[in-house]
Amino acid sequence: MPMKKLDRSLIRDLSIFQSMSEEDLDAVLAMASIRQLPEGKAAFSQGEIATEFFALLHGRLKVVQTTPDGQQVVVRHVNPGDIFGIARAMRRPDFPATAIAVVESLALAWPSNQWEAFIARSPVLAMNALQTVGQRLQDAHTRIRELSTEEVERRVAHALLRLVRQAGRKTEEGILIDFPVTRQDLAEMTGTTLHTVSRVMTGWESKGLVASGRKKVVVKDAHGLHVLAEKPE
Amino acid sequence: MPMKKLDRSLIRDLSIFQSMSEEDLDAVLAMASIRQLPEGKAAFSQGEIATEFFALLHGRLKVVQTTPDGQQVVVRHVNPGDIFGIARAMRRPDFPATAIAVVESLALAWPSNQWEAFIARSPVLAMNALQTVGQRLQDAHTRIRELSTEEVERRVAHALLRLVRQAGRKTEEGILIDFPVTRQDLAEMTGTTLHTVSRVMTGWESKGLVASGRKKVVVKDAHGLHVLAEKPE
DNA sequence: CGGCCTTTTTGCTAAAAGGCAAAGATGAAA
DNA sequence: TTTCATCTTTGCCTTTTAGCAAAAAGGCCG
Repeated sequence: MPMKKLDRSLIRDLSIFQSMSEEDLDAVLAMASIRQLPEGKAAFSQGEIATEFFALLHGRLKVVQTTPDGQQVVVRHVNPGDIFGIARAMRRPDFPATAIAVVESLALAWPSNQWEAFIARSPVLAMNALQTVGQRLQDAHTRIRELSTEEVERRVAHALLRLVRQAGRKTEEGILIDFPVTRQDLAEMTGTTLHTVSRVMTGWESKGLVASGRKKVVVKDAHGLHVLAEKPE
Repeated sequence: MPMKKLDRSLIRDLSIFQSMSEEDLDAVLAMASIRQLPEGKAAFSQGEIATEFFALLHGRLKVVQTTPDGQQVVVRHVNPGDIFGIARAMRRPDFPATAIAVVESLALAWPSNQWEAFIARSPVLAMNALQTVGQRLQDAHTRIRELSTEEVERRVAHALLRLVRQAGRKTEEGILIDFPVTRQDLAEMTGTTLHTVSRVMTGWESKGLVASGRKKVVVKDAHGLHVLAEKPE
């Protein structure tokens, strides 16, 4: 079973499963099912009862909150190796957001009610989860600080640099964001409009900082972008 | 020792210590020291090594991030019964923010390196902490959504309603926020300026929604404020 | 290759909010 | 009571960003 083998090594690397014994990991794996997510497909949706939690093996998801009047906000991205949808572990009955595949993705899914059993079997899991959620909290606070104090151009620069870190792939042109990103997406990540993002990107393009096309962004001068992102003025 | 007695009942109520056995709680308490914080005093500061973590018994703190150029952002408030400063539990060496008493406060402090021992003794503690941090993450995402999609007036309304929930005290005039709140504070909670907050509040005052004075806010019509906060237009 | 849907760009205008400066309040301390 | 530091309000002007509308560009499918 080559598939099984692949999964195993990927799972071994999941931060949440670090320092777990092989037997415990086996027990955990025995409960998992595999979920294939074509691009655009939601792993779960905002408001849904959280009957499962997940770990991403391949691909990439965006986690989106929708406001009552339909505006969307990208809260974070899920990268390979991340666990996600752990609402129940935080004793929340429903999912507070929607997770949508931005490229074809592959995830493991476990029944939510297994969480307690897993923790009981391997308490280190709870500590790992705490670290993971703690990191997300830091990231969220960083976003809050940026949204509160920075103007649009710097926010977009920060968002783009984050994408570089999470999904950057070196090419001859520069660092390509390894999944489709529209102006609208960037707007939803930075609390602005696609029009404004477009204007900002056009400016950067002419300065040689980035090269972009339809659903595509290449960062040509990460350092220059970084300077721009940090410069207070 | 009446002080001891008081602490004990307060500690019993800390969400993080729910479902712990009496003996485990005793062991935890034995390691704690008491910390008195006069108004304006920081329990810890951004960047400091996290040698301790805390639980608030009385009073109120604000958790503030300072930007490189000195702007401040209030990330959240710490209310009685909350644990705070648990950076090390999230495997972060330093504190990512500063916690300042906004009224005279009383906290318990434990050495950071006790965390692991506590968890080992009582794994339910890790799960409680996970829930606590999970709740904070939800709150942070809510703030991100607000900052991304709402204009200033609605953001301030939401912030004020949050304060009502966390620290509202009924009086004849209306619901008083039970600690000193300046326009600057509200600005730092909502990503705007004290000038704009002042203008917004003046408008509300004339509509009879709030009554406010120096470092003081009374919500006279919480429902009206709520309508305003939710109305998309 | 051509049509068509989606995404992106851009010009113009309007609204929202910030910055500056100065004048009023308020309360605490002397 | 007077003084003084701190908060708050307000008028005016500027900047930033959103909104609207329309054109341009890309890429996919038949």
